[in-house]
Amino acid sequence: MLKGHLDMIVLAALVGGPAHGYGIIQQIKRRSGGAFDLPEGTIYPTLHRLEKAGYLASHWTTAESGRKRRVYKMTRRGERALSDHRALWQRFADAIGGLFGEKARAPARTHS
Amino acid sequence: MLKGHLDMIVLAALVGGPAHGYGIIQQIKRRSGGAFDLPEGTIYPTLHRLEKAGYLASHWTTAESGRKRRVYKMTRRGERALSDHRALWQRFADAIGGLFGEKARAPARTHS
DNA sequence: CGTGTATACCTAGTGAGACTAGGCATAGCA
DNA sequence: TGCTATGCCTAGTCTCACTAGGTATACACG
Repeated sequence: MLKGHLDMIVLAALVGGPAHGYGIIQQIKRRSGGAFDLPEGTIYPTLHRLEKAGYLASHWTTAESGRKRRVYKMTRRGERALSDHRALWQRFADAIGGLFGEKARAPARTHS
Repeated sequence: MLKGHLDMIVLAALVGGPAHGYGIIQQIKRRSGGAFDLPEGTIYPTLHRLEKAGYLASHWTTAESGRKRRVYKMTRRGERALSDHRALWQRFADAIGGLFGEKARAPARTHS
């Protein structure tokens, strides 16, 4: 259902600051009110793709717990991409709204 | 990008009254402000699927122009499905809004 | 010490579904 | 007589989120 919106969602999750993959999943779940509970198999390939595209930069860290984590942070390009995607989303949502909002009209009058 | 939303879009286009495939395409284009210009290869299979699912009913007519048209109209089941899809869309749009930080939310036009 | 669970990362392959690319047919116009 | 717009149809493609598997460490419990 989020086909085409995933990049935007992941980028949006990084607006608050850098995070690692596993944390991003939880972040998205929390901030979406539980609506988006994305599996790892969705997130990790996406992060790799976004980094390859220059939207994200990553580096390895070791948490206090001793675990190794790959922390991602948005690049300036990523911020621009997010901005573009947001505009696209607005148009998309408005279009859906238009389909719902406009009611009552005569059936198909092709020749006007 | 409209993966998973297409059924809803087509059903919504028929709220104003019955229409034929070609007209539905134009209807959607107009009411979406030009955002959704769906190819025939997308619409026709969808209409067939929706009819098979019992959401639409169709019959052949001959327009004043002399052309043959297959006119679709929503069934009660279709109306219920549309209603469900709309609720789903609301949750989806709200979830995206939540990720954006409440600022950019999809316009929720609660048309009665 | 062994086992279970949560954390944390990765990738090859699948599957659903919108779309491409074709085909067929008729009306109206130049 | 073409050309364009209308009008319907379907087989196959392609994208991309997701499934299903794998590896590894920290911590708690017995």
